[in-house]
Amino acid sequence: MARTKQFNVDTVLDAAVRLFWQQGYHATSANDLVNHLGVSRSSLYDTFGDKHSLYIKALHQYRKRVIGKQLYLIETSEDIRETIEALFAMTTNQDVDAFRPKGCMIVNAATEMAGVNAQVAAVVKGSQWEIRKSLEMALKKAQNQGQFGASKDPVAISHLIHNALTGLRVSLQVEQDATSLSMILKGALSHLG
Amino acid sequence: MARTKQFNVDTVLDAAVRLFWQQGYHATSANDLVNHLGVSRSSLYDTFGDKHSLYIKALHQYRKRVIGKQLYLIETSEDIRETIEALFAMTTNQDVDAFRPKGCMIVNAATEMAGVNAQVAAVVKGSQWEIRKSLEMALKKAQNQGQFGASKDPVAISHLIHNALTGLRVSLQVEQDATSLSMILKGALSHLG
DNA sequence: CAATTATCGGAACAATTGTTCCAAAATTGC
DNA sequence: GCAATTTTGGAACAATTGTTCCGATAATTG
Repeated sequence: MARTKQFNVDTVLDAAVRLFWQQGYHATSANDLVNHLGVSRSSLYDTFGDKHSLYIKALHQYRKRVIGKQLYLIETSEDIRETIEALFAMTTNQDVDAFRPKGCMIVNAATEMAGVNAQVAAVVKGSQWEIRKSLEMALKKAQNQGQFGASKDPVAISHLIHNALTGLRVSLQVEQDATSLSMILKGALSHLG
Repeated sequence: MARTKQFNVDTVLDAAVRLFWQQGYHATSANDLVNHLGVSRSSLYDTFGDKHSLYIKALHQYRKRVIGKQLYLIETSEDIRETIEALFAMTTNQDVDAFRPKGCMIVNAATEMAGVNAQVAAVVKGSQWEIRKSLEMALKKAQNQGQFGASKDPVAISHLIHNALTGLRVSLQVEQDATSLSMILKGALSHLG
């Protein structure tokens, strides 16, 4: 009897992700959202709540989409070095999708919002923990398989690699220097001995 | 014959730095600035121009103050390992000044503004280049003095350390885990062999 | 001391902010 | 088809945004 939703919630959320990812929270206005999401103002508020709720939902969507892809890469790793290289490539290669904003929405959220909003801080923290932990597991597995020295500490290496990737996600905003990227990748791999 | 400025421009700029550093550009309103800078609206616009000009000036002030201190540390380095440790300590230790915002204004500017504003991007890029280059020089000098192996590449190491510091400046927004910090410091030092 | 000149505080501006509300359109199950 | 029920688009809201302007104030120099 009732009318059904005329738009795909996931698709709209993806569009919101792109906007917030590119412009951040404060620089994205309600009008911006209405203009780019293809959904009316009232439907937006009815479906997602206020702007902040929509931002949080977009952050979760980003986590599901982008971080999820990275997690999959790590969890299905067979050669840890190749996986790390792929992770760096995924982070730095913007040609994959011309409309894909530079950098990382989680990193942007950390610097713009985490300091003043506990909810955002929690998502950022959780996301960072999740991916670093996954890296730690993959490293342990690789170590057990003899892919790198038994004297190395997988926990420390996971922190180093994750931190290097975070740094890259910032630098990417202003620079796309291939040689420095490869130096940083080599440096990360060097921790495996 | 003419009246002189009733406020110290540098002091006011320092207050602007603190606000923009903590809240970012968009979250800091004109009222915010008037309330915290102790200067009237008209004097602010008369002295610094519009909000964006003030932000750029605050960014330069930050560079002069905070980055300048880091540059001094690096340029007067006698023991490169100690210097790197001091750099990490300076980056992570927030107890120095309780009112000092977490993280780094340049990093925040990179993620919030550099993508959409060329002027900000230029300052960020210049600042990053300056400090990394200074690190490179100090490393070369230390290497010549035999402080670490001659087979190592100072250019690559400067990128690695700088990138690790950038990563930390993001993570600091959500976490202050001493053990992970020390792991990352150790990892950076390990590149010296 | 007084003339000069820039600073100051606050009122006022239009534009934009996030959000709400309501009549009308549209799609569903019977 | 019909009636029920939700979505929809757009008007409208108060609050805040960045910025300008002006009369009054205050400090400087000759």
